[in-house]
Amino acid sequence: MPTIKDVARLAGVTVTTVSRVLNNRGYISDATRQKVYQAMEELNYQPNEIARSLHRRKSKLIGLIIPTVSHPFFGELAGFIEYYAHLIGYKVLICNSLLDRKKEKEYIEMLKSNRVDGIIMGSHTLEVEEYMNLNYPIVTFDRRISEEIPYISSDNYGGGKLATHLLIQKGCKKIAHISGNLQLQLLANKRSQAFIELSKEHGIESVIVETELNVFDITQYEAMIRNLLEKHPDIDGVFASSDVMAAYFIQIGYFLNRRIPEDIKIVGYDDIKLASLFVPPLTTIRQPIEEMAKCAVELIVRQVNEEPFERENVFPVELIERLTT
Amino acid sequence: MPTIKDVARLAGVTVTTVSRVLNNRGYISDATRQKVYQAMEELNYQPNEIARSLHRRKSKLIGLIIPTVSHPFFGELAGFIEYYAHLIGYKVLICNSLLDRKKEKEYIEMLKSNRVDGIIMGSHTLEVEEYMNLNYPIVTFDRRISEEIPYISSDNYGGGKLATHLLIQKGCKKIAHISGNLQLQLLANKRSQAFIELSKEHGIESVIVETELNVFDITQYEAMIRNLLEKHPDIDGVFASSDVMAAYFIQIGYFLNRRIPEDIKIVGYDDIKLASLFVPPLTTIRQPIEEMAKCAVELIVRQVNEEPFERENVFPVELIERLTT
DNA sequence: TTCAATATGTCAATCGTTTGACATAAAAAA
DNA sequence: TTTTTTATGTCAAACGATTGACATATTGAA
Repeated sequence: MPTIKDVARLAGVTVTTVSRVLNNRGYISDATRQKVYQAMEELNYQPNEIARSLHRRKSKLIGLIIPTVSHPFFGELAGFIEYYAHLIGYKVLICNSLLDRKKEKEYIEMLKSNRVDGIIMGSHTLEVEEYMNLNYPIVTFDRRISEEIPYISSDNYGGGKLATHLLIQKGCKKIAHISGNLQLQLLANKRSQAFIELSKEHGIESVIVETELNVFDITQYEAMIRNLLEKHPDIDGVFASSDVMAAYFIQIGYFLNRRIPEDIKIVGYDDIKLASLFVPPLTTIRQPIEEMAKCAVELIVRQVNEEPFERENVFPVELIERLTT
Repeated sequence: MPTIKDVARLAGVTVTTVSRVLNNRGYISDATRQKVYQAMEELNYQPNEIARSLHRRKSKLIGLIIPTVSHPFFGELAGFIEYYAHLIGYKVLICNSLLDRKKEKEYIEMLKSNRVDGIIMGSHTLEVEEYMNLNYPIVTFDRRISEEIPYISSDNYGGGKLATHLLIQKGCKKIAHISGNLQLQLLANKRSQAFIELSKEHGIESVIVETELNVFDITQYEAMIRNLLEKHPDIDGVFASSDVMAAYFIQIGYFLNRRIPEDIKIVGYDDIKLASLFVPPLTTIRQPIEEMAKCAVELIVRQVNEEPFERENVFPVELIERLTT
């Protein structure tokens, strides 16, 4: 690979001059500028970003830790994050923690070693303190960690309310909520909270089941749901904490010959792209994934540039009513 | 951030010694090793991987260019690629080209500038020559570019045959195939080829529609499919070139009151995780995504290490018969 | 006692770029 | 003609590590 020296030699100038045209500083005549460009062209020269990073102590890299990019919600989130990062010259390193505490830690160390400019955390199993002394531009999804670290979330409570309210309003008599693991202390837990409060308030019978800790694997959903429907065959409304869970529910309902929405109504959460393609199309609570992704990138950049930023970034959700309710 | 010098100072040794314990070379007594470790601990020292990369001229970085990580197939692929890369100490930079020729090129330049050790290309719009003089460890998905560049694909022809054969065998009289854009010269085109050949061979009426060039956006699918069904209302079998397309078909069928599989049978391609959750669960051609991802990482590493590797890596597919046929 | 093995240090170059300080020369403006 | 401005060059340090060559000191074994 050619270096700046090769370019200088070929163009008949010094590396200082090449650097000057490369970085647009100082005086440069058009003639030499052209000579330099031509030499770069000829050699197919690409400035070594590693050397640059080393020197300027900025890598233009953002680390993204999520459970897994193969989950539709996180896939979409990652897609938008990369999109907005790329717009402003940042690259993104993906890390799939699989909600494994050890991997999460490993990834954080790795990202620090690689001197990423900031870390976007969409996966949370670690103790709060471990983040605290991270001393790094960070933004978290769905988790409040300390007074300083900014976080992004959807209006979980509002979403939970919208979903639960819809079920009640549609005449459900006994409703269930399937949530992620509640020990994880995520802000998503507020969805459950809203569910509980609202059903109590309306005197509606309700049950909650949650997924196991550390199990992101999707296979357990099925057993969980079948179990739920066996124990409570009279459930006629379900609020699932993600569209993927809702998909399981729809399917199991189909196999169990429960008509949707006639026998059981279902509301999901996220509004992943495929939600509208389910049969029947899924009623769900839409998180503004794109806006949240954009915000995450912005929060990192603001911290890098030492600009002021909001600590609380709660995005409004929207009820997307389709045909499962 | 502390440097190796700070560690040396605190441990009361020279940087050479610290480097020696860091890299396990030369003689080191247990005592000093401990002193050094302790100093690293105390300072919360993380060796600067950027400096290391610069020195060893290896970044331990793999670039991954795909249309978008938010597409389930590529999301799953990316997930596995990151998984296997991480196992052997590689990191992955994701690039979502959105099948945009300009972005694709930009990303390649960017990845080269960042001196990634290799590039995995799952997005192809560029001219072949542009890759040829890339002179870089590369592996492509679903495209044969030159004599030297290794590629990975599923047995597209076999898959197309399996799908088409199934439809015919199930008694379909007029079958359709929805494919990606055929101008892209992907090996995936062999699916269409198999479809055409087999339907001709069996004397079955058939139609093919393909998506537009450069449009990865999913929204066009719907119009396309509705259009197809309007023009050919007597279609009773469909082979979709991806599970996402199949999902559209299932849904539109649902809205048009065509029963699946009674009125129309559908076969997808990929076997994304959600395919089994469709209603009815989708019959599809399974690509061994995980194995393909693993293979991609391996091919990069082998090229980096100058070990021998296979140029052709065609993976067997499998018919997963569920309930849409 | 002597030699080899072990343990550490010193020094400096290298990876590829940026940048500041300074010098010099040509072109343009006064 | 003199002074500025513009254009380039020279030199060297810095970013944070690794590494080779060599020196020296302490052990332990023969």
